[in-house]
Amino acid sequence: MPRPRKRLAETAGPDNKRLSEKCTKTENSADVGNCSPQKAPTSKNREKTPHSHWLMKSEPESRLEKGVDVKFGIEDLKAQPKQTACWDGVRNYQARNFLRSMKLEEEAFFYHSNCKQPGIAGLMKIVKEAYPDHTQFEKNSPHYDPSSKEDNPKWSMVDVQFVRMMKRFIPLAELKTYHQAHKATGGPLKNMALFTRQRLSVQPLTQEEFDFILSLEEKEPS
DNA sequence: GCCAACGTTGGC
DNA sequence: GCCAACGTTGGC
Repeated sequence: MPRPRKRLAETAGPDNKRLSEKCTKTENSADVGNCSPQKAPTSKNREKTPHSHWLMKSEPESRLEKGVDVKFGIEDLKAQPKQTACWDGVRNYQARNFLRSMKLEEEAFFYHSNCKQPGIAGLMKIVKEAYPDHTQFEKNSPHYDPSSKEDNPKWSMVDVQFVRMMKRFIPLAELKTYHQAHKATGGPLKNMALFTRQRLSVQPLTQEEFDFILSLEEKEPS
C-alpha cells in the first residue's frame, strides 16, 4: 500500500504517511466481522457523486518516519502474498472518506509520489472495503494516533490487489501538461484532483479522466 | 535540500 | 469562530 504512499499520506497523516509496512492480506482477510461501524462522512464532506475509479499515492523510495521505512512502491505490492496489501496510514479526513466509499472490484491507479520519478505506475483493485486501520492503535507505528479509541476508530483502510503495470509509466509531468492544456480546451483532465487537490493522497477520478489516462498508454511519451 | 501549498492545532 | 503558528506533503 501505499503508504499509502503508502504514505498514506496524510497523516495526519493519514495517510499520511508513509505507509508503514503494509500488512499482508492474510492477517486481515477474514475479519469482516471485525469491522466496526464507521461513522458516515459529515455532510459537508460527503461526495454527492459516486466514484468508481481512484488514484492512490504511495512512496516507492525509502524514507524513515519515526524510524520506520515507509517505502511501498508498486513492486512491493506485487511482492505481497496474493499481491494484496492493506492501504494503511491514511490520516486525512477527506482521503479517509474516499476510502470508506470504495467498493469491491473498483480500480485504482497506483501513483508513485515523493520520488525521483513521480507518476502512475500501475493498476490495482479494491478487494476489501473499508475497515479499521490497526496502525492507529500501534504505538510504534509512524501512523499511531493516540486520540483514536478502540471502540470508535477514527481511521480506515481498504485492501488492494495488484492488477497490472501500466503499459508504460505515465509521468506526473505528462499528466500536468495535459491538465494545463485541458484547462484551456475543456479536455478530460481539466479538473483532475491530482492538480486541483494537490495534497490529497486518495482521490477520485471521473470515468473520463480514467479512460483518458488509460489511452495515454498507447501513445508515445510526450 | 528548498519551499509552496495546505491541513491541523490551539490561543484568544 | 478567527486566525497565526506550525507541521506535512510532495514536486522540483
